[in-house]
Formats: sequence, C-alpha cells, structure tokens
Amino acid sequence: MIILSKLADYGVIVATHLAAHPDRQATAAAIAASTRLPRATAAKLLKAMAHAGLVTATRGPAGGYRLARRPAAISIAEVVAAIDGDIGLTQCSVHEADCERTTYCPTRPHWAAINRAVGAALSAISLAEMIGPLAFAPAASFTEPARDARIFMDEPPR
Amino acid sequence: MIILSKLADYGVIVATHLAAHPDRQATAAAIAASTRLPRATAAKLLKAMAHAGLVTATRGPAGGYRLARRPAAISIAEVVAAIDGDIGLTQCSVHEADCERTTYCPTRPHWAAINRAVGAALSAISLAEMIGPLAFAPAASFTEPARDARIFMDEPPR
DNA sequence: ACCAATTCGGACCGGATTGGTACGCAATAG
DNA sequence: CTATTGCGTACCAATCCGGTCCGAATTGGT
Repeated sequence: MIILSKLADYGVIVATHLAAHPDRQATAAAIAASTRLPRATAAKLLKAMAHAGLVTATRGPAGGYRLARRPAAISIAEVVAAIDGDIGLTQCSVHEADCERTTYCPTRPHWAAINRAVGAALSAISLAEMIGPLAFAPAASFTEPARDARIFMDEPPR
Repeated sequence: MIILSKLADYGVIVATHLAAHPDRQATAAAIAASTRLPRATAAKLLKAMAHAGLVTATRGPAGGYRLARRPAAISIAEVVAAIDGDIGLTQCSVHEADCERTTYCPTRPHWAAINRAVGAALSAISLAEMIGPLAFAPAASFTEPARDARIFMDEPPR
C-alpha cells in the first residue's frame, strides 16, 4: 500500500523546490518545468498550498509564488495536510462521528496513539532539512522495533 | 487524508476479534456478525489473512478460522500488509523503478527514513496489545506539534 | 486612465482504483 | 452421500484521484 497520494508526493517536491530558492519569485509554469510536472498539476498544488497559507501568490505580470515562511519553519506534515487534508490512520480518526462502532471497538484508542506517532514523524522534518542530506536520525534504531514505545521520539520537534 | 484503507481497518478489527478468543474456532459468518461487518467482506479479509499465513482455515462442517500464532506474535503491520500489500510512503518507495526522478530528486532518501518510522510504529504494536488498554507511551510529548500548525485531529475542513 | 498581457483561482470531467457482492468449486465431518 | 464450510474467480458499483478547461484579478505599458 502507498501511504501518500501522488499529489501529496508531488506537493512535497514542489515545496522543496521552492525551498531551494527561497528568494526567487517563481511562476507556476516555471516551477512545473523545473520539477518536470504537468503545468496544470503544479498549479493545482500551488493553489492548495496558497490556500493553506504555506505560499504566497501574487498575480499579474511578474507575479508568481513564494514560500510564506522560512523553509525551516514548514514541516512536511503541513505540506501533506495542505493537499490531502488532515492526517489520520483510520476513518474514525478523522470523522469520529461516522464510526458507529465507537462504543465497543477496542482498537480506537490505540489508533489515536499510532496516529500521533505518524504525525510526529512527518512534523519533525522541515523543508530545509529536505533539501540537504539526511539531517535527522537515519532511523537505524528502528530496525528492531521493540514495542513499548517511544517509537519516533528520538527527534524532538525542534 | 486517511492512511489505512477501509479494508485494512476492518482487517485489524477482525484480527483483534480473533485475538480476543484465541481458543475458539470461528466461522466467517460468526465473525462477521460479531464485528458487524458484511459477511462477504469479512470472508474476503479472512481469506487474505489466511493467504498471508496469519490465520489458519479448516473446511467442512465445524470448520472456521483461528489465529496461526499467539496474538502477541502478530503485529498490526502484518495484518495491514496482508490486506493492502507492503507499506510505503511514496510510489518510489515501493516501485523504485517507476520513478524517473531518481537521479535529481533530493527528497527520496528522506522518504525512506520516514518510511521506516511509520513501519516501525505499526510493527511495534501487537494484536495482544490491541485488546487491552493502552500499553505503550501515548506520545503525549507531541500533543503540541510545534508552531502554529495543529495539523492533526482537530478537524476543521468540510 | 485605459488596455492588454500575464498570472492565479475556481469549476468541471474522465478514468482508475477501491470497496463490496455473487456464484460455482473443493474439502471435510457426520 | 450429503450438508456445511471455506476457496477462488469474476463482476458491479462507487468513490476518489488526476487532469484540463475557462474565468477573475492584477500589473505594466501606452
């Protein structure tokens, strides 16, 4: 199974590209060319990110997109959430109301915990870190998972 | 965005139900009734798990399903993988060949690391733990994920 | 001050994947 | 032998994803 949608994946690529040139103002077409993505798709992604406040857009000639904050202040989780919506493992993590099993399903509280762990993993890495070489723990400690805990937690979110 | 597919979610519910009664031999119909799932769907899930070797099936009258191992020896990751296939964040994590961006895309190594983290989170919890109360650290340190953000679990859109 | 080029913004549509179902076959216990 | 149960295949429906189109806003030139 693939966790991230293609669009979310592309969105991170676009955001990373913007982070690599934080000073320049780039048009949607230029970004599409640089990332080898279809123009319309890149435009759609940028639109979503602008809506979420991650990038600022200026119209008219000499317009274009630019990151709204410093690359180090934008996490992967935010980019993904801007495109695909909030992150949740299961249906009931996102729409609690839709799950009529709430009362007797014993798995729900556990999902919430795993949920936070996954979210933390995506929140812990910023666009700035995405540009350079591996900047955070290479997860060597995860090869043997060892229950009980603190799964990702060797990486305090800054 | 929802990470687990509905079927994978259901699969965990079914597996958890089996783990709650490890001695009993349960028919697909009985499991479906207990979990309030459609019979055909439950059967499909059980078949997939049997194929992956997580449950054993015996046919004929008085047949049914049973966990192949002790509940503590089956991880959530295995159940999910049995139904949805291997876990990967992005397309290129699963089919490396399909990504022609391999050479210049700077984000790929990072994905692999996050990938391991997610996999570890799902591998770290077993069916046995899924039955009882929260058995591992609820990741309380991440409840405030950083900066403005508040990415998860609040639920604004729509 | 107007016009026009350029750029973003929202609505729409086709297609693929997923979720769910139905039917016929194989195996086993009574 | 027969009834019950799982096994496999094939099929249908629906949601969601990915992509394209056309309209709205803004700046720069004239």
